[in-house]
Amino acid sequence: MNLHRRLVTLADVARESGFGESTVSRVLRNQGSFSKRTADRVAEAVAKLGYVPNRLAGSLAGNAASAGSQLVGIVIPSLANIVFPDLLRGLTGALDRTGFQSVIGVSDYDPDREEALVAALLSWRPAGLVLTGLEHNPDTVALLRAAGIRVVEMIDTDGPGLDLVVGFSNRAVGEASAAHLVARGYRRIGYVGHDILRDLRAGKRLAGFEAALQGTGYGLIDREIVAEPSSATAGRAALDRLLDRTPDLDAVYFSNDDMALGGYFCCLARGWSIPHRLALFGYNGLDITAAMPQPLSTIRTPRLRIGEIAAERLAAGGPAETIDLGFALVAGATA
Amino acid sequence: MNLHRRLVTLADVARESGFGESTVSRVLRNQGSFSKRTADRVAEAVAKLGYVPNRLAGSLAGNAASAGSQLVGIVIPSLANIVFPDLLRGLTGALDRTGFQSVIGVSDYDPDREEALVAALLSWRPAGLVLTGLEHNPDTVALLRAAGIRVVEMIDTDGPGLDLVVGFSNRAVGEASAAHLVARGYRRIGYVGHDILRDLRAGKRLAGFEAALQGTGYGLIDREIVAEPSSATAGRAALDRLLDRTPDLDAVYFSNDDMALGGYFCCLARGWSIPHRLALFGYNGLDITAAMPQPLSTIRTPRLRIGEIAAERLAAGGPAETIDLGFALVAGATA
DNA sequence: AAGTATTTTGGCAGCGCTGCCAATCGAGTT
DNA sequence: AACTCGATTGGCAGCGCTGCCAAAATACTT
Repeated sequence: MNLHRRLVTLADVARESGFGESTVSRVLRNQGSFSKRTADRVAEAVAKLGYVPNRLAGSLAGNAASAGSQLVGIVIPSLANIVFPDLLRGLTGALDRTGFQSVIGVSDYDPDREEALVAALLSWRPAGLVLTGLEHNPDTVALLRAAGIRVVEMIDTDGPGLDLVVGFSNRAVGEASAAHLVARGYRRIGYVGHDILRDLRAGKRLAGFEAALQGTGYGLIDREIVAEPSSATAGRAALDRLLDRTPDLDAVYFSNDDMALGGYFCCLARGWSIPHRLALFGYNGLDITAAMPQPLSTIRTPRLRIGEIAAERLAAGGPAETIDLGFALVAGATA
Repeated sequence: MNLHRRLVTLADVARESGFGESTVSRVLRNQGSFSKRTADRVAEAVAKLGYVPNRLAGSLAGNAASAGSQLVGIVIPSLANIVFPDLLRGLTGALDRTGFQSVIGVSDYDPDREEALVAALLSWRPAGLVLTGLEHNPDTVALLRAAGIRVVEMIDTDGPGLDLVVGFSNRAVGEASAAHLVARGYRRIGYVGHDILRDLRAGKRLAGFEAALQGTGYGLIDREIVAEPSSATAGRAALDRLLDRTPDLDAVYFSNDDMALGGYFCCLARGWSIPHRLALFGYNGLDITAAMPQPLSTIRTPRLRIGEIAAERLAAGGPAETIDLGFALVAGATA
């Protein structure tokens, strides 16, 4: 390709159209005043030369102290769990509509990587930053404060936020799940989960679950926690281990629907009837679980909506606040 | 936050450390020569002032004609299908390692949106662009050529590419799937798929499948195609309709594993034994399908690897070429 | 000690665009 | 016809950083 030829610049368009650079710039941004004829001439020149504006220069020149570029930085912990693509979908959808572009970083649930990513994203002078969860390194917070930009923390509302917070209470999710199981008469309840040291939200759900269970007088009988990320395979294997150890459970709470689906397959393979021999309860409201012969009992979370609201609030401006979007318990047929 | 105060600039660091701007710049980029003592002093000043480099300015100043910014633009058709998060995971992982940041756009399988996104991404003067598939608007191609940057087209190798192409032959996937089913003795074969008008790769797989089937003398008996995106729910409903209409099929080929999983649930709900009453064959090699009591027979695609190779080639430079990463047929227990 | 490499350093002109402000143009006023 | 006022337009100084090149400091020779 033409690595040799200089790219077309605003000055070229100005020369070609016969107007000044400022005028062309105004027309291109549809800002300030100019006549219809001018706009047409400029459009013509742009088309003829194949001009593509250079936003690097634009953002640098524009008020660099305040919201510089039309970029929004997004840091998510993972892409392996469907939750995050869903959040991204909501974010990019709403962001596109408001003319923003998304720069994305994946932290692998590592606070240090999150910090590095925040620093890297900040160097593009984004208009705002979107993070996941409320827990960050002190240095990350310092960077954020110094940058003086809007920040959204998604998913978790169980604690104080830096600026905007959009999500729901993971603790309340755990409590609601426990209440449901107890109300249905289950007493010998176990837990199958993935790495709570890394996925802090899963930890908060479990804490809420256990607390609610204690409150009713029944405790958690046994638990099986895997170190790996959540997956159906991990869920199936973990439930197998749990049942080998403690066969007389009557219900199992899973850290999420991926794990629960693995649990479902485990029961199918053992020929155990659900929910009579064993009840299953998940978390997330994955599409797949609705297609199961027996729909999974789970908690449906407003993932897409969280992304959308986060993006909209970021674009709209407004006071710092915490927005709790709640969740819905889906009774299903497995618990 | 401090929207009022000017952000710290390189000049501030220079003043604070007592060196010139060029020296500080060199130290910060670890390029050119400077003494250890200088580096320490600069690091000190950076830490003291909390300096965050402005990459907008950096990229603008750096050779703007060639690879300007350290950004790579990525356009994917969707985030709803797990394939794309997997590709993204490979891309962002490898890109991070080479110091690039990813700007992402989602086209919703719409070539016009793809074009708009390419134009928008190009305005950040990315070092390269990553697209999905080989089919683009003529204007999109023109934009790409004029930009003079590296382009990678992912997933599909069935046709000529613009520059780098990383993927596998979707047509060959279809052919291999058909060959497997025929070899196993299935003769009355149906197809359940999602929107081939939008997902062109699914169309190519189906074309390969049908061609191979014709070649053996057996044709495709019946097909059920839904207009919506693929999902387990859609797969289950579609298989139900197909079987109501043509009950005597002995095998069904699905457009992907999501659909196939829905088909599996459909059989479970009907009490049909798999693969004796009906055999199922999918595509993608989703993790979930490996956890099923009967692992799904499917094609495993190197999604992560495609993303990684794409990113690496983009970063490394090198000649235009098509890299076929192949695929693996997973025999499974459903066909 | 004088001279020649080599390493370190600083000055300054842009990169392409926008903000500011002054200049120009028309049309309406008196 | 002289004058006012709003609509258009152009000139130019940066935005913060890097590339280029010359200057300064240091090291090595003979």
